[in-house]
Amino acid sequence: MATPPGTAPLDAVPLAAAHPGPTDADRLHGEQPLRDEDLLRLDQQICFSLNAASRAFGGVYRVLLKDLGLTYPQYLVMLVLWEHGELPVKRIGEHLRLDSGTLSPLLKRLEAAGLVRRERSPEDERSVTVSLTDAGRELRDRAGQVPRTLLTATGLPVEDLAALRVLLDRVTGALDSAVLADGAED
Amino acid sequence: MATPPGTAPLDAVPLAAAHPGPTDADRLHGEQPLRDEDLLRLDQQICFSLNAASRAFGGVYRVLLKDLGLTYPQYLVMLVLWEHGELPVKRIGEHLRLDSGTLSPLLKRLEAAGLVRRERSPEDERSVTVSLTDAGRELRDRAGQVPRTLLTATGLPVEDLAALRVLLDRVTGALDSAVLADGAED
DNA sequence: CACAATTCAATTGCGCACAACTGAATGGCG
DNA sequence: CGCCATTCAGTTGTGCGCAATTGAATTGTG
Repeated sequence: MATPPGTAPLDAVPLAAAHPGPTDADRLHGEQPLRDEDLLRLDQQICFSLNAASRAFGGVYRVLLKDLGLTYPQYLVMLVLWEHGELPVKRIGEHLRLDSGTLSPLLKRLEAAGLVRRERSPEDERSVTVSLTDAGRELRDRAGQVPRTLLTATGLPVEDLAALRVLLDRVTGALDSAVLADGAED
Repeated sequence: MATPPGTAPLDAVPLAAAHPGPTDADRLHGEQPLRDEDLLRLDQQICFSLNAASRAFGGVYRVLLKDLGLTYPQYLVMLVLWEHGELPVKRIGEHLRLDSGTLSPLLKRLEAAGLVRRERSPEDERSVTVSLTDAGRELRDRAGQVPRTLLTATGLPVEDLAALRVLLDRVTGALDSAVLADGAED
């Protein structure tokens, strides 16, 4: 399916993310107030692009993780566990921005695959502690080449990826507080 | 700033996306080859951030679109139709990077909501043409403030959003060709 | 201590994403 | 013309993402 990023009118952009240049933004950023129509167009661009990028990542990970028997979200959970060793479901959810509705079945599948253990915390019987099995720890070595392969596949130099991450995190923070502010007014 | 080397999390980044400066990337981009451990960390950062951003967008859109009775993917389809008026399923999929497995049930729901019509093309009976109903066209006016609200909620100036889009599109293009190249070798 | 509010994981229900497959329509080629 | 590969939409099955709810454990308050 592979839609080349060249179907919409506003596409002939000089690939210059690290220094200014004549881009779509300039046309949209003149002195006059931004017209709704321009905003609609930029909105389209952003949400299309973000969606497509997110799923493109998922596609590459899916290929890379197939050998490991992991899905992309399962891999994210394993990354968190590899880093922290053992965490309650709640903490995993905070790291990944996921709730128990998503994590409970996912963790059950990881447990069925023999990669993690789930047990009620003795101190707090409400909480479930997720820990790695030996197989789960060993999987980390087999996953060793995944990050390098993926970062290479992005085609971007490391500094651009870092810049991308900064932009994404800022947007996420702003959107989260916006939605909280909206939800809080009653 | 001078992030001391070692295991410190790559978090305290000067928010400088539009011009170069000393960032995490520099530490990762020195003369020595990048260590697998650094790559693992950056890989985590990127995929966490992209995932979180994608879902944060979805969350805000969900709130904004609730009144219109649309989900976020349905809104994307409507955006395409508002722009092009009438398209076969295949073309919609190319615009949005989606296949019939996703679009068929989604379009069926839009049809049930009275927003679109689906009819077999007379020239090619395999193809299904999707067109807007009057209600579908009228919805565009009610959606008028969505883009402005959303772009404001991102907290980023328009030129940063445009830069973000460029980075995302480059990544998507590279990832797609990487996955195609990988899938083609056999 | 009793009792209400809160916290946590799990479940249910709906919609999307994607692989794999089905089946009909089309186009190419001998 | 007959046959086969291709193209298209749709279906099925699995897994995520999230809202809403449930039920048990814990905490706070009188």
